[in-house]
Parts: sequence; C-alpha cells; structure tokens
Amino acid sequence: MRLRFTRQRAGMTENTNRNPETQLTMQVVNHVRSLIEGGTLRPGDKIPAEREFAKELKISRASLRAGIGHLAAMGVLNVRHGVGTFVADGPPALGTASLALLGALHGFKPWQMFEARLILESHLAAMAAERGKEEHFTALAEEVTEMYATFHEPQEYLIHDMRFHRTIAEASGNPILAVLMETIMTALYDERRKTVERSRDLKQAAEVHREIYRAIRSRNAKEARTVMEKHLKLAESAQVSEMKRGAAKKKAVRKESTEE
Amino acid sequence: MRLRFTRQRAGMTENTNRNPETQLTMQVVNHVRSLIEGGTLRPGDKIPAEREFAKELKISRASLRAGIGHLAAMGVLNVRHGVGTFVADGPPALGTASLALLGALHGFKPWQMFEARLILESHLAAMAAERGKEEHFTALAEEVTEMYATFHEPQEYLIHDMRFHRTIAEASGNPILAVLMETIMTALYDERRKTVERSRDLKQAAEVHREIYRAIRSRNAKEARTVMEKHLKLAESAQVSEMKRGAAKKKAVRKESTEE
DNA sequence: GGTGGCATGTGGTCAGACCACTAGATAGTC
DNA sequence: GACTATCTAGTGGTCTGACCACATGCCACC
Repeated sequence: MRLRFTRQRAGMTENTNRNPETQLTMQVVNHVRSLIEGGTLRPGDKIPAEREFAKELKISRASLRAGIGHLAAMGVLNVRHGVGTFVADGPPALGTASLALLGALHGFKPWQMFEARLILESHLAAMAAERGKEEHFTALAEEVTEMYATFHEPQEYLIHDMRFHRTIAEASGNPILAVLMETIMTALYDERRKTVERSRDLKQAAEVHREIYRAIRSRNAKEARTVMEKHLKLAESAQVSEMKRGAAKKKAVRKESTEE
Repeated sequence: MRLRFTRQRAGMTENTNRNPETQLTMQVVNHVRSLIEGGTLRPGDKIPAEREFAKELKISRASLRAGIGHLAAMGVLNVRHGVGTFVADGPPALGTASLALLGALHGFKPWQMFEARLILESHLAAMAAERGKEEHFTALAEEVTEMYATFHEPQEYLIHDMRFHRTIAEASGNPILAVLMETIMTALYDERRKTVERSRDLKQAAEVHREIYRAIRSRNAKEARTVMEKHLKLAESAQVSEMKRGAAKKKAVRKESTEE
C-alpha cells in the first residue's frame, strides 16, 4: 500500500485562524498559559492528573492531552510517564528538535548555523566577561579541566564542551540570548556527535577554551570576544573537515583511503 | 472543586528520555522528520489523511494525532480543519507563542528582550546592506512608504513596522538569524500591540526607518548598523514610556474584566 | 447562469477501557 | 535490624469506534 504525499500547494499562505477560542486544544494552552502568567503555576510545579484536570475544564481527556502535547512540544511542560506532568524547570529551552527540523525543511546551510552562532556567542562571551559572577567562573574552570581530562573520549568531551558554552550563556545575564544560543547549539551538536569520533586536535580545542575562560575571568570583554570568535572559526573548519573525512571514508570501499 | 497545583519539586533536572523510540508519539515525529529530511515531504505538501496514515504506521489515530500535535506546535505542520494537514510553508518560524510563554515562565525582563533584539538586528541590518538584493530594497521602500501613510493608525502602522524588520532579516541571507529575530519580535510586538495606541512620535519612527533603508540601500553596512541601534534604543524608551502611560491610566479606570 | 443544498472527505471531540511505568508501602528473608 | 522482593495505587500512554464540525465540489433546481 503506497501512500502518496500530494504535491498540491495549499493556497492561502497567511491563514490566521479566525476563532482562536474555538479550538479546544488552544483553549487548554491558553488556560495553562494564563495560570503561568498569573503566577499560579511556577517552574517545577505539578499540574493535576489528566483525568482530574479534564473534568475541571469540562473537556475530554483526549482534548486535554492534545493541549498538553502542544505545551510539551514547546518545552513549557515536562511529562513523565507514571509520575505526572510538570511545569518546565531548569534552563529554559525552546522546543527541542525544532531548529533541526526547520533546518531540514528550509535547507539551512552549515555555514549559516555557524554564522548565527558566531554572532550570538561572541556577544555572550563579552557579556559574560562583564557581568559574570564568581560561581560562573568556577563552573567554567571545572568544565575546562574536564575537557583536558577527557579529550581522548570524544563523546564525553563533547558534553563538557556544551556545558562550557552553556555556562557562558548563563553568565551573560540574558536568558533570552541563552535560549537562542541553546537552540542553535543543540542543532549543531546533534550533528557533531556523529562526527566527533573522527576528530583530532581535541586537546588543542581544550586549549582555546582555557584561553576563553581566562579572558572572561579577567573581565576582559574585548579579549573574550576575540578569542571566542577565533575558537568558533576553528571549530567550523574542524567540523567541516571531520564531515569530509567521514564522507571520504564512506566512499572508499577499497582500502585506498590515504588521508590526503 | 478546587484543584491544587502541588508545589512539590520534581527531582531530576536533566532527564533525557531513555528510549526515544518507545514513545509512539515520538516515533511519529521522527518518521515525519525523516520524510522531510529525505526529501519525500517538502514545504506545502499535504500529508495523508489521519485515518489512512495511522493505518500505514500501524498505530491508532489517537497516537498519530499526538505526534502531529507535536509537529504542529513546533510549527512544522499546519493543520487545517476539514481540509488536511500540510507541511509548513512560507517563512520559517519557531513555535508561535513559545518565547512569550517561556518569558512568563522565567520572568524575562523587557530590557533583556530589547538587548537580544539589538544584538541580532544590528547585525542583520549590516548583513542586509552587504548582501541584500534589489527586490529586498524595493520591499523595504514600500514598507517605509506605508509607514508614512499610516502613522495615524497605530495598529496598521505596526504591521508595516514588523514587515520592514522582517524584510531586513530576509535580506540578511541568513534564515536562521531571521528565525531567531522573528521569535523575539513576535513576543515583543505582542506586547506592543496593546500599548501602541498611546504612542506618539510614530512619524518620527517612520523617519528613522527611512534612514535605515537609505543606509542599507547604499550598502553602507556600518551606517546601517549604527542607525538600527539608534532606532532600537529609541523604540525601547518609547515602549517603556507607553507602558508607563498605560499603567497610570489603568489605575484610574479600575476595570476588572473576566478571564477568557 | 446562478444558487442552494447535499455528499464526501478531512480534522476535532468524545467516552471508556486497558496497558505501562513509577514510587511508596508491605511483607518476607537473611 | 537491614535488606530485598512483591504488591498496590496513581499517573501518563494507547486503543477503539463512534459522532461532530468544517470545507469543498457537485448537481439538481430555479
């Protein structure tokens, strides 16, 4: 049974739903939203059980679940099977796979990803140098240490790499920029995870992270920014070459794969 | 019947789902994702009817709908009652209300919104000056004209204001940054819509937009950036004063409306 | 030639049952 | 007494099949 994915174009492009309140699922979303905005629900809180909540809202459990699904997809709610549904806690984040999916959909190019990241992170580094607190510096130092300790285990190394950049974002004092950066980083590292095994120079990368740390720690915003830019440009070419190396190896079915 | 929103904290903060494939709804998300990444589904395409698609995937319609709900919330799918479900078309955008909701959740401050926007848009303006195409310039000019024509109708004016900035983002040649900017702008203008009625100096604002346009048009990246920064700082103080003006008025009226 | 209404296909909602997972309580074992 | 296995209650996850609401094209009717 072959299903067809009709190529027919959907006429109207800018179709705003007329009655936002007619949609039961949207009604749920708005209800929860107002509870959050009104302060009734705060991060980490548990919302009522589905059967109970549905009765309260006078809708079926299915409709309630549709609304919860929306909120969960947006990263506002955190559903845990067998336990309950909670308002998102911890570091804010947009819908998990959203950017990666949008990327596939609109054909984002890797260089565009890196460009976006460069812009965001260079500012974040500078801001972290200016506004960072002692606790952030401590966390950064720890991650650098871990990087040095794990540069022989790429997957492990990557985790600390991510945490390092995440901490900088947090230290910047602007959670919105942190969220945006996180969104891009997630998409980027998703790809990186597959290629990092082929990486060399992980030790050198740790070196650069140490430089960044020192610049931030000494509150030298300009320097932090410069080094971060250098790091990211390096990272870009590293990832590109990793990807090429992977592609080359894949094609080299015969053992002729001499690494240029 | 009073429902309680338990304040109990949810222990684990970093809970990654162990089996991403165990979740039927995630299975649907990943399936569609792979269809998109594989090129089988492209923007504007119609996916099979729910009953049919569910049978194909050997899952119930309910589960399928859960997955579709997720994708719709992320802005990847576009569901139209009585018509069908389509792969998102037009300008890419992250989940609609996500940032606004996250803002309420984590208490984003207005100045943080503006700071984030300033960083993004100043770069976007410079990039638009460097990479913009003739068609973009034309569109920008049109929007400026419209702004001059409608500065007595704030709501109308706002639309063109948004379109102007959106066009710059598009002209920058980096759709990722455009998406991020759009996310922030949506949250910001959502608020602005309520206060713009009290705005003065809309004509002056149009003036500044014209300056920005001229800088971009003449491919003067540095100038475009500078003027954009000036504009956004102006816009920030304008909105703040609008909000203050509104707060004063609201106290006098003392009107309590029902929650929707 | 126009127009109202119906047929069809699609998503939206409902109800109730049962499955799967978690965590705490309980009873049994060493 | 401390540990471990099992049970149990509570919660989300899935299924089924019916019916409702909406959008569109077709066709008889005027």
